[in-house]
Amino acid sequence: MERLNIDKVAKLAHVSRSVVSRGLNNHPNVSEEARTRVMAIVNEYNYKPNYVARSLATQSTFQVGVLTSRIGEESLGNGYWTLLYLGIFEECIRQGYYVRLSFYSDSMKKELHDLILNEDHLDGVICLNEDVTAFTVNKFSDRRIPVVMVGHNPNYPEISSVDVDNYLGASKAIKYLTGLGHTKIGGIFGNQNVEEAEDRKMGYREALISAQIPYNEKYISIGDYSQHTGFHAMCHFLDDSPELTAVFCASDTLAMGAILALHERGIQVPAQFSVVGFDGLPISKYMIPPLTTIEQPVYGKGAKAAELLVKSIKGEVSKPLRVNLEPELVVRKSCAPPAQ
Amino acid sequence: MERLNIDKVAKLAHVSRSVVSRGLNNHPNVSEEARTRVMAIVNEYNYKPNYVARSLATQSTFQVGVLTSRIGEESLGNGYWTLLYLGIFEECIRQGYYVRLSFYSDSMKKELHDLILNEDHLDGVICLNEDVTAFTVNKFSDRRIPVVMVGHNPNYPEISSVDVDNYLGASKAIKYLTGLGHTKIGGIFGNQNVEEAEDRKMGYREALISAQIPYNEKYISIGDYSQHTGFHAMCHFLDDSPELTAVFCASDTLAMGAILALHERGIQVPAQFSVVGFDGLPISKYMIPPLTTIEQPVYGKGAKAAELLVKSIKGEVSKPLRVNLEPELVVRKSCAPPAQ
DNA sequence: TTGTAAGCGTTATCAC
DNA sequence: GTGATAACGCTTACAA
Repeated sequence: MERLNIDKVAKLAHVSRSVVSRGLNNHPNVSEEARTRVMAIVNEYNYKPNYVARSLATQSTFQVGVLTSRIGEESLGNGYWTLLYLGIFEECIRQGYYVRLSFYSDSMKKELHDLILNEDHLDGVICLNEDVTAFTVNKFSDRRIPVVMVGHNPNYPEISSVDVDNYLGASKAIKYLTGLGHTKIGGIFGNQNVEEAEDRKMGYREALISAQIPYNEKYISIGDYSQHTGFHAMCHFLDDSPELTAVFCASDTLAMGAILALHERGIQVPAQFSVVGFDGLPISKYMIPPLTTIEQPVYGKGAKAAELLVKSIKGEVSKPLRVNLEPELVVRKSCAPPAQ
Repeated sequence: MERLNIDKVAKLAHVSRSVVSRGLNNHPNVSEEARTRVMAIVNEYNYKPNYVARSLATQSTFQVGVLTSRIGEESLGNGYWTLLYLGIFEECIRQGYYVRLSFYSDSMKKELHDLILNEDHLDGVICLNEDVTAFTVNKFSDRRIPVVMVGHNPNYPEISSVDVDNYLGASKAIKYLTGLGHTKIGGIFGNQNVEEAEDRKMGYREALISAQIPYNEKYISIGDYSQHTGFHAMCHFLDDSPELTAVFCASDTLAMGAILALHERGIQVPAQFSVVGFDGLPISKYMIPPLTTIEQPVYGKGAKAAELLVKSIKGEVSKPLRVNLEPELVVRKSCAPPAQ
């Protein structure tokens, strides 16, 4: 079955190509009779308009780009990105948009700038992290191509963004721990240049204070979100602050590393030490012990970002939106009251 | 800086659009002088040809599709897919191709068929798993759009494919275990309808036999690759075959589940029971205990598949290729000689 | 309501 | 070696 084009369909339906086009695009000015005739042919021959030609004519491609930086394999492989992308992808498809996922790395800077950024066939872009936001905003937003960020960024107040309520999530974690009776609670956080990490830290701090527990700089550690960092931060705590009985990790991967450190020192979780994570990654359920964590709606974040982007593309968003999704505490087996 | 087109460049360089086009596409028939003049303008104004228009004219889009099925969140989130995609993505970008990643699910069947499959703007497709191969091959291969599979599939001898040598990987695992002195070794495998799983099982079996250890159907379990399955398979072994001292899991996620089951029964790994995985996922390093596993070059599989696809698109592949990559044993801390 | 014709920005053919 | 000109397959004024 060779591919037919709009003219062939027009001929078969005994109308002009404009009628076919209007019929397909639900334009008003087409008689009921003509429409049925066209649709009959369209269905019979399973005609699908050529998107490329349509793109050229309409100057819009129905493609959105998803940009993220190519961070270490461990971070990429933790399951978070897949779920986030899945949320974006499925929402986009529902709305009739294709999606292209690109990883930005220094080693491929040139190719990426040529291919990803200088192109004119993206109707919108979603930035998955801080690292890619700057140049994305420059390149796209200036060209009036809508951009949406996953994760708020105060430097770009004109860009819509979606995130989980990080402050609330951290508070929930600390409240749970203090409720269990812990008073010496460490905190392992991600990079503070990002609003997300800052919020998680604030949530930790305020929750401590409102539980009448003094906030102690010595009990916090700041780095990235990797298992590696969690491992070493935990080792430091064990050496320098042996009075700690629990730790809040600002990511599940951080928690994985921390638990491994505890394990290697022969410290039982949760009997001797409690750990709570953040993210609720699929694997957290299978950690040893299964991790008590703050679950964020990762898929939902992606879907919401996509929804916002499509609305922006369609011009339905007048001013930048800032949406916050709610995190939930998921209690599993990594916490217990402090040992006597 | 408003976007310019080929005609404006032509005017600025005092040549015709054809010369500009030829210059940009490295065609022979263009004088050195004209070429330099064109390139000067191109660089000065940072002109990039419009891909959409080019696609329409050349009937090729420089986009490839990556298709996979939307399996459970746990499987998606294990890190394997991200790495595989990364390999594909980076190789494609290097070759000048964009890539679109699509997840196929029943719930979005209609949208996906309309958008993903019936389209005419994909120069090639990579199938990431069995589930999507059948209709992909029908839709694309019949239209002379090249398809490459990750994972061999005997049903499609005409399609090129890339995989790790699964047979070899499994043998390496078993050899290591028998070398440690184990003779009662369980095996937890994925779905046998797939060549990959079959090969891993054969590798297990043959390695056992060549170590003079009888192969026992009772010691194997077949399901999917999830942690959940690993957990339950291990529980069964513990109940029905308490003589087992080690288990080979055909994926790291299976191993995660198995170790959790062991942990819940109070059985120490590796002191009382040894476990080896397969895949070498980034997280396997941080499991408790860190997992001894057969590491496969996941990124490399993706990159190789992309390479094959691009070659096929360019017509440089005459007959279907079947490439096998080599897996390596990575020794960590989940194995020890059997307890006396 | 319908059809004609002019784009959209390229590449490719074919005279010159 | 160069430059008109005709595709590519669609949308969209504008006329009818």
